[in-house]
Amino acid sequence: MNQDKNNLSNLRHSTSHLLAAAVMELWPNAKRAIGPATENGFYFDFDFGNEKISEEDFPKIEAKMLEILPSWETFERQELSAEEAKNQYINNPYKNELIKEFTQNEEKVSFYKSGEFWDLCKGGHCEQPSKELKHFKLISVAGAYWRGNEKNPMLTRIYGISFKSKEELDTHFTMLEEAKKRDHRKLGQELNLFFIDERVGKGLIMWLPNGTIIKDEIEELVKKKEKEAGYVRVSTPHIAKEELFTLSGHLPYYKDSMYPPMIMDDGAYYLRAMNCPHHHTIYLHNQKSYKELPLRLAEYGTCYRNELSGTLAGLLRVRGMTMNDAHIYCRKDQIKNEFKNVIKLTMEYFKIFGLEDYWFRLSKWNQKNTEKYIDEPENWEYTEQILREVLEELNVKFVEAENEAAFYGPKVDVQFKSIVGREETMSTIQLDFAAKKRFGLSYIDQDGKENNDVFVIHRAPLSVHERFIAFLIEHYAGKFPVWLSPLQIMLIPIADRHIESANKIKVALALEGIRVEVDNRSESMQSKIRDATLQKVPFLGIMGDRESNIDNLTASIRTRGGQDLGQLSIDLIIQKVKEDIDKKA
RNA sequence: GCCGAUGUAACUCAGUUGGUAGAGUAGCUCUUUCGUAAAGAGCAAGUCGUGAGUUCAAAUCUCACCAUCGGCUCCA
Repeated sequence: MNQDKNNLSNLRHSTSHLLAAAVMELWPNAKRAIGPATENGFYFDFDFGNEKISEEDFPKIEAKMLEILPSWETFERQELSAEEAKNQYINNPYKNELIKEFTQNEEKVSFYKSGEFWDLCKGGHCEQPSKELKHFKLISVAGAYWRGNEKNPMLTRIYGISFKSKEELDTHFTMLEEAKKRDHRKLGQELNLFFIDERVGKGLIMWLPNGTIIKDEIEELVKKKEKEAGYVRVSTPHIAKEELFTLSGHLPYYKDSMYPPMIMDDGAYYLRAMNCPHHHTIYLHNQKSYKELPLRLAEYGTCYRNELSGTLAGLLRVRGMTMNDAHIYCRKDQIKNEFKNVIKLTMEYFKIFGLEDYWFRLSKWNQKNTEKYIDEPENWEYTEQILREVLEELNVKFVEAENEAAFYGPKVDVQFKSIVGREETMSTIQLDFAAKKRFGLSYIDQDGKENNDVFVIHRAPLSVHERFIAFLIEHYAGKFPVWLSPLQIMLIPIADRHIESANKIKVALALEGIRVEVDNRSESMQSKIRDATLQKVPFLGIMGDRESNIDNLTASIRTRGGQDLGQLSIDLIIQKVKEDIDKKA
């Protein structure tokens, strides 16, 4: 398995050499940077100077690649001294930078040559390029900063994919097509869940009635679960004065990602980008006793962040968001248990939604990055260890990542892979040892003394509504389980004379809290079935003469999958639908 | 924000070398009243993303801006 992975990676990396060779023949003045394999393919970065490259150039480049390929029988390794290496790249600052770095510890650097093309490279290629590299395709062109730093010049990155056989290449494209059908933006429109309007603003979601039902159902679930878990709910405004965010310390760190202030006669107000300062203020409202800890304040808090316009994407990345937020205030000795319970709750939620393919990430600080992180090494070390222990004790899959923490403490992120393979952070559980000092959080301990050692856990197991629902849409491919379905059953009268009976059943079901409609358009029954199925309504109730017996009203029930459940009485319909709602299946 | 692409009716899309727009679906009206995935006819619907410019004439050419999509950086 691992061997396979390496082979594929070698193949892709080799294809990136071929791409570079073709580009260098077509644009001799281009400067090469780097060209690694990625999870699904490869890319190569170039500096084309003033020349513009677009996807229109791909056929030309691909043709050149195929033209060069037969002359590539092997990858031949050669070692050059720094001096010799630099001579290969006159006027190429990128390669020279790399050579300088590589030769700090080593005398020589390695080059790989195939055909007439050679390039600085540490290796990892296929054996017989001319035979193996045939099945590739260039995918897209993108800008990418040199070494991933936005202060560096932007290079032109060409992405491609490469497989061992034509079949695998085709399969890959089929998979992408399938993913497109599930895209939450497409389904969001087809199922009338939400939209974004230019006049409202980009990244600001307008939830339609159908989408709001899903949102509300999730919120109900969360309120119930968190009440059981000892949370209390609070409700706070979406804006606050500058003083609050100065006190919290967010302003210097987050100013760029906050909407600019509104200047009022009594000071500057900001739309909040996070809920914690408000919650901390609630904590401070009156003196706390040790008996009140842990205190768990929960709120579906709405925040606004001025995210870079180029990063916005449907529901996945927005500017106005509502989080399944809560803050837990606890003593140092309570951290572990509280953290553990939050992770358990998170896993319980995911189980309900049938989400299984996720993993945890222990996001740690980096002691060298003093600009980003508060300077309390002891707390960092201590808390990171606690979080690690929790993850180990729960025996869950997790990785550790340097330099991913929040400025105030380490966190555990829940990572997911989106339908197109992009890794996304779903939930986050963060430990905060900065708030106590900033806000002067404290409690009165058993001895009647004030204790300032209050730790805060920020947690949003279901992330923000917007992002979470995007995941659900794609996860279910729009076929929501009954409890989340905007419409749970559509009654379909065959002819107009059956509308009255259908309305009677509708009233009976609605009284039981079931979301039900009657399709009373003068369309054919077939057409109504088709429309309701396309809207992915879980149950359809067909009503004709057979079902409209005044003394014993029934409907013939059919699922969106086409399964026939037979002619059911009102009671049986209610029973069946409610059963599925309760199962949350 | 940066790199590249895209923007025509509510939706999906046509629109040749510049001569001011068309289809299907949805909507509305009428006809049809039907047994498990599309009945028929008619009507209405567009400042061709927005604003400038070139031209006798711009959906089409130029520029700027706005929005969307794929990446980069960032991030829930």
